[in-house]
Amino acid sequence: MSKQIKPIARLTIKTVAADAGVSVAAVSKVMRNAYGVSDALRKKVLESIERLGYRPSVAARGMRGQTFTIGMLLVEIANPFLPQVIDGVNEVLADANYQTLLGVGQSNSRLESSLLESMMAQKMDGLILVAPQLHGGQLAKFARQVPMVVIGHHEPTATTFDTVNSDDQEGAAIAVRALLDRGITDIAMLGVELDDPMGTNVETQREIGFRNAMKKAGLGNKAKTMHLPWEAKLRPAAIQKYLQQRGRPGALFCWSDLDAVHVIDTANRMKLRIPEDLAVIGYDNSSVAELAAVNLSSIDQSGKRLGTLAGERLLSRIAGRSVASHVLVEPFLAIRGSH
Amino acid sequence: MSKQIKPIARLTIKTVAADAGVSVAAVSKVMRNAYGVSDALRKKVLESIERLGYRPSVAARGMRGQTFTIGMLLVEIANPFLPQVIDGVNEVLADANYQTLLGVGQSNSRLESSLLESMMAQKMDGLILVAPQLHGGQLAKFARQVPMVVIGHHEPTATTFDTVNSDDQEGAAIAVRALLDRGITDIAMLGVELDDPMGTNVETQREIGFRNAMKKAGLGNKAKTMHLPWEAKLRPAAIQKYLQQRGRPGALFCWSDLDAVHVIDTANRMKLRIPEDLAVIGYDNSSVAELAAVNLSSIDQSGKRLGTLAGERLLSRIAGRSVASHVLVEPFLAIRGSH
DNA sequence: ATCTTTGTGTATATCGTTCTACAAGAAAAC
DNA sequence: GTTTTCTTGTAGAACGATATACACAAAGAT
Repeated sequence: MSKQIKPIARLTIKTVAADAGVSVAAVSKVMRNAYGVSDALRKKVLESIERLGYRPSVAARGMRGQTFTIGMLLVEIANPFLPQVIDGVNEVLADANYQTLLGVGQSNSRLESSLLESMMAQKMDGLILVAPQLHGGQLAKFARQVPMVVIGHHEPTATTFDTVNSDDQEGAAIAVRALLDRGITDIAMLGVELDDPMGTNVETQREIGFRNAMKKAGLGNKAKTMHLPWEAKLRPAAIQKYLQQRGRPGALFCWSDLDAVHVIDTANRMKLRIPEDLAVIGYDNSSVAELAAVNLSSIDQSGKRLGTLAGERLLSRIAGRSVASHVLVEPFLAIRGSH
Repeated sequence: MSKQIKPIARLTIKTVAADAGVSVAAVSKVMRNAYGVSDALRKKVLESIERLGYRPSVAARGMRGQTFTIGMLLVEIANPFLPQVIDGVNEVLADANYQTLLGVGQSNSRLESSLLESMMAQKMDGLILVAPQLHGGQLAKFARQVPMVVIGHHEPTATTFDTVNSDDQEGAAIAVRALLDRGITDIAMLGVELDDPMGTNVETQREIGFRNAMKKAGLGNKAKTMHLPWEAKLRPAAIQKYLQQRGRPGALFCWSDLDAVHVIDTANRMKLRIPEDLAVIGYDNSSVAELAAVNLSSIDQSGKRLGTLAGERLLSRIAGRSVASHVLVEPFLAIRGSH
């Protein structure tokens, strides 16, 4: 009786070695650009690899060496400024022959932890986190085990990982100054409720920047912040309720375009004139802001640049750097008709 | 002299075995819920796992068995209906203890191939692709090596992989009928240029549906389609040029909300009244469509449902099913003010 | 001539799991 | 009482790479 199960000859480093007529070690050396390979041998091996279409098993690689894969953890996927960041990261890492795989945390710190552990279990060579919910201590724990860079998390004292951020305090200050320049002084901020008591997240930084800028203009007592519910679905209703209140401010600085768009939307329905009755400045300069019907002035935090900076830092960390680096990128105002 | 390098005692299955006072094989059995473990032993092992905080190495697992990781390949990340799909997939897979990792193809078939190969090299247990650029033959090649489900790719004859789709032809027909009901007969479609000559992609399906529905209404000769450039950045300008032409139709069925929004935007700037001067129906029912200033009627393709269906199919494929399954989900019209 | 050094290639232990094959004792069948 | 079956556990060979240690030859130094 013949064999029942056809053993599909798998394409491994052994196959290549046999095909090229050299040892397994030789092929491995070529793959890793390791020292001690003659040009003749390298050529033979590369030809075999090409001809057979060989790709090393990342799983096997992970057991001893590098996987040339990095993991990127996103808060949630709907956020409009993430595509730019991802773009920036990929640009840098693709050049270095790294693959990027994404995990989506869905604004849930337990899920985030689980994804990070999974990424480490895959022996990814490094991690980039974007605006994680996890706290500093937990981040540090992960960072001790794998090279890590965090975007959108303000913790300049962190020693085990790098941070790359937009200067969110300055962004808020720019918005306040732009509104003051229009002669508006009753400016409020639209933020979001957070359980995190620390100032590491971008929203809190923007609040701090807002308050300081108002104080500087002698309007410290007017610097009120409205905190929208965390749950995204509840926010439009909360915005509507807020705008219908008496004592509505003359200008709103919104921590995110996602909410600013709803502010404009609600104002339109209420027949408020923008910017005469209500001036609005958002944050992220996302694509909706450009629409004629929205026409939202917004703080741009150069997402792509944040991405490339993070990518570069991750590479240098993988290469061995262990002293932490913390960068701030200057934001700027994209001027449109809402202020 | 003492040891220079502290050998950080790694937490492996061996550690757990030693801690629990059993064999490595026993721990492995518990991890896999394999047959032949007494309750007493299982309890001991689980306690050790818990106490030590053990997590198996996915890399090592990948060398022999399952990795409990699945890969999801996205066309590009900015597409507004992807979050729902991802949500649906995750819901199903998380329950089965699978992790989902994403790759972003950036509408580039070479990058797609590279990502898929990388995912397979990681020994992922299965793949879900969303609207891939790759052609049927190439998809089949991958599908022969790993369980695979494709969303947004019409190929009901494929035997090696499953497909999950919205009925895009019917979606287009619904849009046409809705416009006819308003008494509009000069309806054009706004599509996009494609190099793919085959009818596998959703855009082409929507064109077919559009043409058939028009024919059915006796308007076959009026069923014109305008193809926007593939490059997203060039589209707004092309839309503007198209709308400024003489002979502009009375209604536009847009293959994607992304473009429909720009149509409305441009129409607003041109002081056209919607829907009186120009009726518009989009596709995807994305969140921008809801905004008062946009107020776009749009075909909803139940992204989340597509995701759960795909997840379920992938699981059953991983479990051993080899006969292909092809599903169509009925779309519906989200009625707003643009038609 | 002999000893080093340098360049090039190979043999093989190792990484952390899975899983087959088997051992040993208990229970059931005869 | 012997054989058979079942249950529970263990030993150890894979899996496919990496990387250390070494072998061998040719070149250079003495």
